[in-house]
Amino acid sequence: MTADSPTANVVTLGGLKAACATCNLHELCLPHGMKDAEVAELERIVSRGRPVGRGRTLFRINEPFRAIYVPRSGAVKTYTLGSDGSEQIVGFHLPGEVIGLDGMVEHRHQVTAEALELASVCELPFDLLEHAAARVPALQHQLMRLMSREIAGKEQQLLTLGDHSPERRLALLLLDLSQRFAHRGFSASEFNLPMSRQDIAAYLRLAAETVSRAFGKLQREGLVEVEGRLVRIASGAELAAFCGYAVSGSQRRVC
Amino acid sequence: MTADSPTANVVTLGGLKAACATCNLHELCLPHGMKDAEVAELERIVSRGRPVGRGRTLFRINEPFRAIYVPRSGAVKTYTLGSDGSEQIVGFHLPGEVIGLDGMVEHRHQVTAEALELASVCELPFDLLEHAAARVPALQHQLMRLMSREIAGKEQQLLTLGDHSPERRLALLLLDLSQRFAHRGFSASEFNLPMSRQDIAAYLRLAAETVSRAFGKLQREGLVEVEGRLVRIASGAELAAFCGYAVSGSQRRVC
DNA sequence: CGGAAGATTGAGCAGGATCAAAAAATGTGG
DNA sequence: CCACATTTTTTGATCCTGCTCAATCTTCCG
Repeated sequence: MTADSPTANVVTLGGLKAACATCNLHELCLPHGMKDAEVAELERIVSRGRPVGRGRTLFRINEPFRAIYVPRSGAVKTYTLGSDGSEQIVGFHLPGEVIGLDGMVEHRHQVTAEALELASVCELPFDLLEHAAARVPALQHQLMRLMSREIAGKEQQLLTLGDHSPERRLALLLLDLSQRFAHRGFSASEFNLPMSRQDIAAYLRLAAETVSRAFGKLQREGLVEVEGRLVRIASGAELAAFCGYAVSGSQRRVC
Repeated sequence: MTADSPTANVVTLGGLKAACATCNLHELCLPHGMKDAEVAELERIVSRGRPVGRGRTLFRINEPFRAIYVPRSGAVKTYTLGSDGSEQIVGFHLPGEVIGLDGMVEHRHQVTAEALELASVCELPFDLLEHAAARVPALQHQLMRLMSREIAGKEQQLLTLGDHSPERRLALLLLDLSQRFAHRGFSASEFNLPMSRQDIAAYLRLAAETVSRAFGKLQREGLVEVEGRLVRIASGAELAAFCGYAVSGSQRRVC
């Protein structure tokens, strides 16, 4: 039984216009590298809706694909239901990260997107976006960059799931979140997890108990300090080394 | 200790021009949905190289990203090396499937691409492709479709790895390959695996022995017949049911 | 034909899932 | 604001399954 109510609770976003130019996610999101006039073009397309409550869905699996979504605040998870009815989380999405691009091929969403916390989300109708991209090369470029980022990110996830040790899988997730928070101007060494332990378990394909024990081990090893959802990473380099990365100065994943 | 020689064996593809218009992968590849004149535009960009031998690489991880690749014949695997030096396969690529799109964001390849068998591969310099896409909306659309397909495909892989039973993981791979072969005009019920058991193991994140035993079980259950690399699927519906799919007429993944 | 790599089969072990229960956190209504 | 109910998280004990090690058999090359 999920926490979600069985009734349809899909949020229809309203028609408020956006101000991408002044958005602090500017550099992470679609506007990156675009001129003011081009951003204005984009703003005609984007609509901001009213905040989406925790547990509410942006869209559900198999629904027709009409738009992509970008949270401005609040985290979102995407998942499908496994054959046994369990949630299989395929992604956590922080502000500035595009959601729903996988729906374009089949013209329907491949996953369900649900807010992990109160979230403000931008909605971009895809047909309009594609039209605009055909006229604005910088937009086309950035859109493809975001898709490429998505592909590369999913590959990283595959590598994370491929690791056999639960502690390393968890450490890889924490490291990933740390870097993504850092790019958003938050601390890389201390942050609040937007998701529950069960969500982490469903993402790492582990039992919730195993996740709990993995947190314990990482803490005992002195790699992280955990207090509920608050995580403090003692040394990013050490944690990276624990994950098997040859530590070499700077990190990957730009912008 | 890979089978690969330690010396650089990157294949530089030659400058032969392509004939996308008459290619039998037309409908699967970039030209899909494009007019003749638009395909001609594409042909100016594509170059076919001489066949790539088994074990040869199209590109290696961390090399600068310059082009994407599409095999016309022959299968390709993409992988990275895990912390323990083992191969972590993140994708098998059949003819008509684009390779290398994940390299665009970071301007460098995120994986190594290696031919599983003798393969003819088309090379598309990405800067030229992007320029052309800006002028030809149909090309832009198709390029984005292929990227979306890639994202959706990786998500499916995540779900495959998420399954805890080795037999189901293997069955999901076989089912996936079956459908992809079928789209290429080959038999969905009988085909030759282009990859070794060890490759399958590295892809499913299982021990090679476990893969061998999983094949045995599937065979004993009467779901498949296996003779070396030859696989015969008795009933696709039964196999799908075994994987936990609610069987409902047609299958997913178009084009 | 011979050597080497690949695939299969068997035995034992270790680690993560499962079941069960307690503890902590969260939220709700009075 | 507090008490209570519910959910979430943690901890413990046991079981099972996939990994490991080892040997045999097969296939694929030169």
